[in-house]
Amino acid sequence: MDLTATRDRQGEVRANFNLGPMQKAPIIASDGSKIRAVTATWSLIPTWWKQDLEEKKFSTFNAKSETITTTRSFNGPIKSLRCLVPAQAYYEWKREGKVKQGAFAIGMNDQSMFAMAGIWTYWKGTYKQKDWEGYSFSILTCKPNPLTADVHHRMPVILHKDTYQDWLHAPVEQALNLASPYPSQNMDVWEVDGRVGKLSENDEGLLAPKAEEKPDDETGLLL
DNA sequence: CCAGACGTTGTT
DNA sequence: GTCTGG
DNA sequence: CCAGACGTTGTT
DNA sequence: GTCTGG
Repeated sequence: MDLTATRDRQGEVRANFNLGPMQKAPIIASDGSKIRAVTATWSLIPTWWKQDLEEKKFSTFNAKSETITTTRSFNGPIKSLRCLVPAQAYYEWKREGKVKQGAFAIGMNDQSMFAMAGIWTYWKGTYKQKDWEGYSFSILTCKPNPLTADVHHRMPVILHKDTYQDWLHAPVEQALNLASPYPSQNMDVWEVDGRVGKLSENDEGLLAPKAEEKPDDETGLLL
């Protein structure tokens, strides 16, 4: 990400191959003027939330870019609490109706890191009766590009490097102009092992292309 | 006005 | 905190 | 979204 | 089958 560390954070940030909602990830957050890298929980907690976190039943891990300025959970943070969510890939499940057709990883065709557009809050309260405080975030979504549309009818908003500053600092209207499908020609989709469906599975093999089923005569087994 | 919800994905 | 529904 | 639980009485 | 947790 071409970031320069301002403090020694060695050991605090490491690769995560299977992040799910309510888990923590590093983000680059702007408060409208200054930015900082922080660890944040994936699922934005509205600052006005007063009950125990366990009572929050509605989903806030994604935010539709088309309606973000008018939804009550997001219309505050979108004004000036925007962030970058770094990743090498994201996963989607493909399905035809109710029939599952496998898990896919989606990323850049050169496997480089990219940044998804997000919003964040800082919240203090309780989770399961115990004190809880920290940062949280949502990832914006938009219509898919032709490549990813084959797998899923939404995709995360991915930002071009030359738009990072505008996403973090520009007025809302200008920032939201950046919420469009990232070009197909820069991206790649590949099938991966269904293990990604279990958050307990977390190793670099999850990102590898799924091994093809071999015909019996190539397995090397004596039948 | 007050009370109650506050969301996405995908599914029907 | 702010919007929607009644 | 997927994975995993889904319950009560009474006990520690 | 449907809800909850992650």
